[in-house]
Amino acid sequence: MLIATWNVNSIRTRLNQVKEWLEEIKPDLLCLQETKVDDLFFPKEAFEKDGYQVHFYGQKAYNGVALISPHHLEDVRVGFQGELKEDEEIRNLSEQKRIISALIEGIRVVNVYVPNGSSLNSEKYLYKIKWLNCLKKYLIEQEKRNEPLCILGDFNIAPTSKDLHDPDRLTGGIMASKAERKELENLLGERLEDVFRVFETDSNHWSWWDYRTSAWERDKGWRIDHIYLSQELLRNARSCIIHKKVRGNIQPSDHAPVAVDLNWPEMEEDDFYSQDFLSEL
DNA sequence: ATGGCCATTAGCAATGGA
Repeated sequence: MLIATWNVNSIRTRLNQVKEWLEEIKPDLLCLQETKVDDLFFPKEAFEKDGYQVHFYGQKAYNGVALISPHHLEDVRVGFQGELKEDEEIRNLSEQKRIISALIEGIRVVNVYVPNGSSLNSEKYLYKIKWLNCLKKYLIEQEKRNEPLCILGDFNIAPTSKDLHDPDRLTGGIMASKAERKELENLLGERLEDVFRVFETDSNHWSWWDYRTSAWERDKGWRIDHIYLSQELLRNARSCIIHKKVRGNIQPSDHAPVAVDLNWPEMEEDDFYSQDFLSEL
């Protein structure tokens, strides 16, 4: 079972690249962020004619999340509403369309696009912290369902120094501040773990490279796109790979996809991806 | 040390992203 996340920075601009990636990798579920399109105009036919099911929760110009799968997804849920007791704060935090979840093979997959926050002294930073706090409450409610949990997406936070190309300069700033890291830690609790770090403890693995400063050419990136798994899934993880090849596409997204391969449910040996195949990505 | 690129919009200049 291959579950992937990718901030595509506009699904309409990246439509062909996403379709090509699906064709090559054939994930069981692709979770998108920053689709930047109202639900009325999501290009769902482009995927449905290839046999995919598509669920989306988007808005004009900003934000937007989606799920694309060759399988039938159950119990699709969007936003914080319905999960949490609605008050003014929840309503405010729900105006931006940033969260969608569904069940696949009994796994609850929660796809998030965490606010960027802009800079430490901005209103947007406060919104980010509040949003993360709300996500924590959402996950506490989620726990009551007792489902194996996979939360993934663009977290806009580099959790440790290893996740930054220049920790001396960047630590403490936006996406690497103490408060953001603390909020992330709090919402993950004891149960959820960063599956990428199960397989790779070294630095120099990035999921986002700034469009400016030739960051891609110089390989100066950040690891801000993550996949977190609850323990029963973590035990069955076979690999977690950043698919950096597509960051080198013409007119790329500034993010690369990240994908986890799970032995879930029971699978035969020949479904495993070979090391040769994985090293090409 | 500064700022740089890209996508979008009742739309060619301003805003948000990260």
